[in-house]
Amino acid sequence: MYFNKKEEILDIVKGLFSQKGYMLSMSDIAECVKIKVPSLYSHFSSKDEIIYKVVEKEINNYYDSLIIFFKKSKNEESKTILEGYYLHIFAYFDTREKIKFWHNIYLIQNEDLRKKCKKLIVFRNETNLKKIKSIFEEGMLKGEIKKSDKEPELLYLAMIQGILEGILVYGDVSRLYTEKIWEAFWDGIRIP
Amino acid sequence: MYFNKKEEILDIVKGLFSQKGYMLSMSDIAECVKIKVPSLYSHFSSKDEIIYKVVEKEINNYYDSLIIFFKKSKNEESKTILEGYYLHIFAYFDTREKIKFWHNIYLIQNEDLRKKCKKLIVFRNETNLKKIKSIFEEGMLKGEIKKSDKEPELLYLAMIQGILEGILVYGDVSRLYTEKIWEAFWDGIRIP
DNA sequence: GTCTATATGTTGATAGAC
DNA sequence: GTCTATCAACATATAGAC
Repeated sequence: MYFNKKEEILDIVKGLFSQKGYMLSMSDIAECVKIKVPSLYSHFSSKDEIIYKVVEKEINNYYDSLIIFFKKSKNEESKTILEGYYLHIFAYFDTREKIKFWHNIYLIQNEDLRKKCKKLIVFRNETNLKKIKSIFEEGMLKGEIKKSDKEPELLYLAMIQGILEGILVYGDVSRLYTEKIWEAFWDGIRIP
Repeated sequence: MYFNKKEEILDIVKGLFSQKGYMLSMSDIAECVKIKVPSLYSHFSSKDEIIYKVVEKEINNYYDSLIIFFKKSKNEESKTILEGYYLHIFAYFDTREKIKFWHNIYLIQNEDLRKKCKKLIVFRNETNLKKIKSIFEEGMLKGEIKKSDKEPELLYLAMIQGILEGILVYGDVSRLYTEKIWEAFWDGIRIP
């Protein structure tokens, strides 16, 4: 099932971190992996090291998926790309657990570790924000999106964040709900 | 400064819960209140009881402030109410700490307590959602908002949630940023 | 690499003196 | 109401045998 024990531990901690955040214990891990606590220290030097590796892997996995998405939809219309990106995000965050994983990063009680993790996110997010902005700009230039000085890309990104937050708070939201919000957004920026 | 010790403890725990969430310890509290841990048990029977009382107080405080806002802006134009509500929320959540407080409610590691707290929120939020919806409906009827079958109130609420999330993740956001998003939103629903 | 045994610290909570 | 003393349970981590 797993290539090695280290990989197995990281995969199990991914699930535990989603549920318990930074407060997951070494005994939680040991129990799930079915070894004793001291054996964990043969693979990693500390709890913080394990958590950092897990977080790093997930962050890279997520942003890599966004890069792949943008490559695939290179020559599509603005509407198709924006709606596709929107759907891609909700396909990625398909369970409340996955959203909790990201929230738990921001709430890591160890300040040094939290800052280290956030740094990774901020770094990888930069490219992504530029890409989104360029899609809106191109859309306006090509006459696919209503020309405006109002920076609708900020609204677009806040909207996505807000829906993810809603899933965290209220559990899964319906496909109908996300469709309705998308339509309301598109209705505001399309050419009348 | 405080009417009694109980009130003082609750006020201090409010700050601690924002920072540490459910993992705040009785010794954290005792240290801040400047009494010893066992003395806390003269005022409350458990840690969970203290946290629940603090959360309950904050939830009621927040939703009461919304009710007062709606009463004050009863006969205003739709745009004024919606922008006012939007600004009211960011005035309430004026620090990252306050947003963390609410996030920490959703991430309470004790499931029973978390559900009890969430129940309070869901209950008080119901009225609020109805109110927001009615403002959009009235706005459309009075010809102040573009008629549409797209439920822009869902976008409006997601937008607000998303901005709050942004403050949590990136620290405070600028007034200019929230203004721009509001303008992008309003630009999408106003009468052309 | 895995284990037993252990070190050292912290937690929530209680008993009982004052 | 506050304290000292104490508890069992849990935490992260290490030493050293196999």
